[in-house]
Amino acid sequence: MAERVRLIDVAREAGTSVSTVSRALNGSDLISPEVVAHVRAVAGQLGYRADKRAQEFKLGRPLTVGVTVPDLTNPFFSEVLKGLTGAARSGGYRLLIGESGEDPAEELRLVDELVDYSGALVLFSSRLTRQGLEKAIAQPVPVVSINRNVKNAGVVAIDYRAASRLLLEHLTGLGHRRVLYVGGPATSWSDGERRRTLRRTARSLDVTLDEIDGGWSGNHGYDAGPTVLHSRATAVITFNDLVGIGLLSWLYDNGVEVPAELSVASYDDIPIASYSRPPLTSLRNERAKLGELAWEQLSKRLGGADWPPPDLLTPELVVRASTGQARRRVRIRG
Amino acid sequence: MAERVRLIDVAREAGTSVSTVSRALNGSDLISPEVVAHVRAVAGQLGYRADKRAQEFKLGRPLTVGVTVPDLTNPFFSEVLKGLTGAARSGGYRLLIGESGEDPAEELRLVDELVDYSGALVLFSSRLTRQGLEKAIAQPVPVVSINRNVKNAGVVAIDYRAASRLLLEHLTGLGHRRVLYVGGPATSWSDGERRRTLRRTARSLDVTLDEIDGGWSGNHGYDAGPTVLHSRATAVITFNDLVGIGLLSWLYDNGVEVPAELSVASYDDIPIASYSRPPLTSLRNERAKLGELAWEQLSKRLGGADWPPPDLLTPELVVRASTGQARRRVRIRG
DNA sequence: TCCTAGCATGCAAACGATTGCAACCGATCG
DNA sequence: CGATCGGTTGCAATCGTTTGCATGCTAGGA
Repeated sequence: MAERVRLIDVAREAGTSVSTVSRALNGSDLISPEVVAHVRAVAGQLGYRADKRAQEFKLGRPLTVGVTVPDLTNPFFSEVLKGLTGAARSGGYRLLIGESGEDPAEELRLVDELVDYSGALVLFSSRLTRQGLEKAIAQPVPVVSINRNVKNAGVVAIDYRAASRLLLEHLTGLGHRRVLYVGGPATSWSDGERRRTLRRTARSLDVTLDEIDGGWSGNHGYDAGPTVLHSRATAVITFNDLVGIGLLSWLYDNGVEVPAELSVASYDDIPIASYSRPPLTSLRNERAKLGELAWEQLSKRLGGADWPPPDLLTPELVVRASTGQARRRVRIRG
Repeated sequence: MAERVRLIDVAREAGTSVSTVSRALNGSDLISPEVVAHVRAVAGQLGYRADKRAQEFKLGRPLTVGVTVPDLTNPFFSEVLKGLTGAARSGGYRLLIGESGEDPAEELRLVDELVDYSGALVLFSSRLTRQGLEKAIAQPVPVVSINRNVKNAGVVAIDYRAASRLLLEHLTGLGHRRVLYVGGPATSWSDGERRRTLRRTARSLDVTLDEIDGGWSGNHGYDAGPTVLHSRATAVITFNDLVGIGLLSWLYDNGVEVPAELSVASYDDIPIASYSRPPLTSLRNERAKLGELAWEQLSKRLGGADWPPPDLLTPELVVRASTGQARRRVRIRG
């Protein structure tokens, strides 16, 4: 808890002016090498650290990117965040992260707060209403939207069309003709995309697709168990791995064999997915890459360019033991 | 992306001086109510938002708390973060979060960076060496350490003594006399504490305690499988739930019945723990509370007081199906 | 020797907000 | 009727840094 050393202290100690010190430290070229060396030495000795607040204030542009995330607990989000952090840092920016707890109102509040501190905003799987989202986009800073399509903003997303096709083709390959989708939060754009692309692909593959509402957590998956069991589907696709794992747990508790009686597959492939019982077939995507692309879009835009076209990331299906040959008919009990 | 409205713009529009506007907006009492109302109205209409950088710069104190976390992916961390965020926000502070990826060198870098932007630091389960940690504590801002004991800083931690006792008493109650601990990262202070308190309690309960090294992720648990199998223990305690789940997965893959042949229990009780196969017996702690306590310590300190004594949080054992009666002898195979 | 070019340095303004202090107002009191 | 006082308001300094511009110095050419 020592006293703060300021530029003027370094200047005094080095016997020069503050401008000289500033220039020496910032590597200006109109200053003699000896002075630079001397000033640097003195600054180091005094333990000088520029006051970032003053610096950014003077420079006028905030080197901070505000990020909203629905749920930090979900590894999907935190891994994308990892990629984003790294990329932003190498661009000299840092991240201010806010978690909305899957609540649109809270997300709006967050945006409102973050915009005060940030030179750019990244909305991650935004749960905002269309209206709320447009209001957010209208902020006086550039906005990138991850996993949600929107105009006048940068967009980076998973290619759900390809994703859904991979999933369904895998299942039809195993003989499944009737598939149930356990959905995510109603506020989730990507849930809408999953449904839309699943429906479309199901039609083209001549698969019957049923849908029920679910949520985003293990609990939601567990609670969906009874409904799943009573459906006539031979395979289930869940909104994400957490839901899938919850569902597997219910199925196990209730004696339903996976995949003998029912196949389960999911989106995201979070690390824990390979440790569920049985391990979950899921769609892997390069999550860190997603974050990096978001930064790329942002930095182009900050550089003055227009928004590039949306980046779409194609996932890859990781087949594990939770999917298998379709039974002729699902056993109904309870 | 509109133009920024500044204080002076509001002043001009309202026909007063900037000082008046500033005071009106900040609720100073030496200003007439009508002027306040008028200025507020004008400001609202113009969409004025104070430049936080300028504001904080002028005020001199950064309203930011820098936080380092080993791994955002781990729900344990993200939930504590939730509590911390909420508490800090109600105190007018916001969080700058950095993830070290379990790497001490990276953590040191982070601390170095965060301190430039923050009025306080929270080190979460710091993986720093003692020396590194002391260097971090010596920063010109107050530091709170979560889950790691250290002098001249605020400390909030889980009561591992109580935790280890709960675990071992549960196991001895089931007849286990030989327990294996699968450890965490060598850099983790809390791993050290778990070992220390387990040893001590094991001695007092007349339990034989073996230890092996592990890590912090599901992979580490899975990889520990063979060693676990060949040990003579009838029960295993893992560093955390992720390790526990990984281990359960290996045991399943290799036909070891849990808990019939081997019991597994763990620390942390993250949400997914109840969905492992079998559900994991684990130690629940009020994670959000941990974050709130950290903020409480910090705000006291920021208020000028000395550091309060460490806060210790007592966990609660959640017994699930992964622990059961001890077998007379573990089957050895492979 | 003097002038000039060119490099190195310092002075001072600026970023946008807050705040101590002075100035001003009308009203009250002596 | 003038001084005083309480209550409002504006002026100007200030936070720490960057940077345009002026200035001083040195060296080289005429």
